[in-house]
Amino acid sequence: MAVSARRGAPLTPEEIHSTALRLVEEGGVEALSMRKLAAVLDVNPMSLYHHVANKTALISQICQTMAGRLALPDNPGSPWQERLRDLAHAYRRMVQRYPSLWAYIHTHPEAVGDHQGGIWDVLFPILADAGVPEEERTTTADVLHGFVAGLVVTERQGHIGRDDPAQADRVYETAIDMIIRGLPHP
Amino acid sequence: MAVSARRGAPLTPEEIHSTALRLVEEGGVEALSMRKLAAVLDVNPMSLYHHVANKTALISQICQTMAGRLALPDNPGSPWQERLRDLAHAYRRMVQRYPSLWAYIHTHPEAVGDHQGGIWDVLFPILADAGVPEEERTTTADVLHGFVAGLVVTERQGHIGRDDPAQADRVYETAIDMIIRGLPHP
DNA sequence: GCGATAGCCATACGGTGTATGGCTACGTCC
DNA sequence: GGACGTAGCCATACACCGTATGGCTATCGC
Repeated sequence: MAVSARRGAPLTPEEIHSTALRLVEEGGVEALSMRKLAAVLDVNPMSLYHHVANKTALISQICQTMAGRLALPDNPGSPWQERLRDLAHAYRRMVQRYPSLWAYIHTHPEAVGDHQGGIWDVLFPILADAGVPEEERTTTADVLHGFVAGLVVTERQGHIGRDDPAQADRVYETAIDMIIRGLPHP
Repeated sequence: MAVSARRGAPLTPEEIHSTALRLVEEGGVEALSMRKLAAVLDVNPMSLYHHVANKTALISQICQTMAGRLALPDNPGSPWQERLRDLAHAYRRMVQRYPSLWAYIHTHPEAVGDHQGGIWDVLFPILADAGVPEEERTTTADVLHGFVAGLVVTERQGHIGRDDPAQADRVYETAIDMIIRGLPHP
């Protein structure tokens, strides 16, 4: 009802989210403004507020849109070391695709919520197979996540392997080795 | 010359930096605005621009002010494991004191510059004593820094040990153990 | 037909960083 | 002592931001 005069079809949350995500991909989180987003969507800025509560809710939603695009490896049967490595690689690919947004998540963990979503569902069984006692798995997962997220954000925004991507790959591999070696397993 | 009508003395960079740092301590980086800072200093906003180039330069400077306050442990003679642990603790204390600013540095590494400053001067000899070959020390240091920074930022802004600080301490200790165990040393 | 309502939009408010240019008081030189 | 440069400060203005408020219109169920 009452479709925009300039557009043919009404706005949809999906359209808003994917367009916002595109803006963030192109210019970082700080390049996302409600006004710019509205301009791209050819709509009045205030129209957006009929579909999203406010800007932080929008960012939260596109974070989850992004997390939903995470292609999680699923190779039960492989040894846990290999599955952990695959998961770490998937995580890194995701960060490399949306570096700015991932840095945002890293410093605004409330944007994605607590331990729900794909990563944790994959990580916990891996830790179980690695012999981490159940009562330690949550904190172990937090430590690993902190390690990996910190490393990848540093790599992406910092200077690790700035001029030699292969070097960055090697560093990342070494880091995963460190983690596997350091995990408390029998 | 031409001192402010409202204030007795002219502005100094030190005054600006420490006041800005105080604002950041109290309300996070996003609570720092040139106008608020000017109001606290009882000065016109534009007067600040005679002492700092712009806001990002100001943040950069207060990052270095903060880094200068890092009390670095200096205990040569101790085994490298202990010195690494002490350094990690010093780092964590610093993050806990300025969590918001440190999160900013973590995602804006250009604010502090490349590998200069106290931490690296302490870390490199430790890695040397740990047997890390010279050509690997820079990247190893980057990995360790990424690990620790990520973990501490996660801990501080996330939920590790939210209701039990002692638990957070234990997690951190375990994480350091993991790092020490994982370091390539003979 | 009619009221409810979903969707959209115009306007406005208070906030931001900072470009521009003008004022004043001091230091330095003739 | 007078002229001048300039350091420090400030008023104004611009373009942007997020969003509260309230009104318009087209569609739906009745």
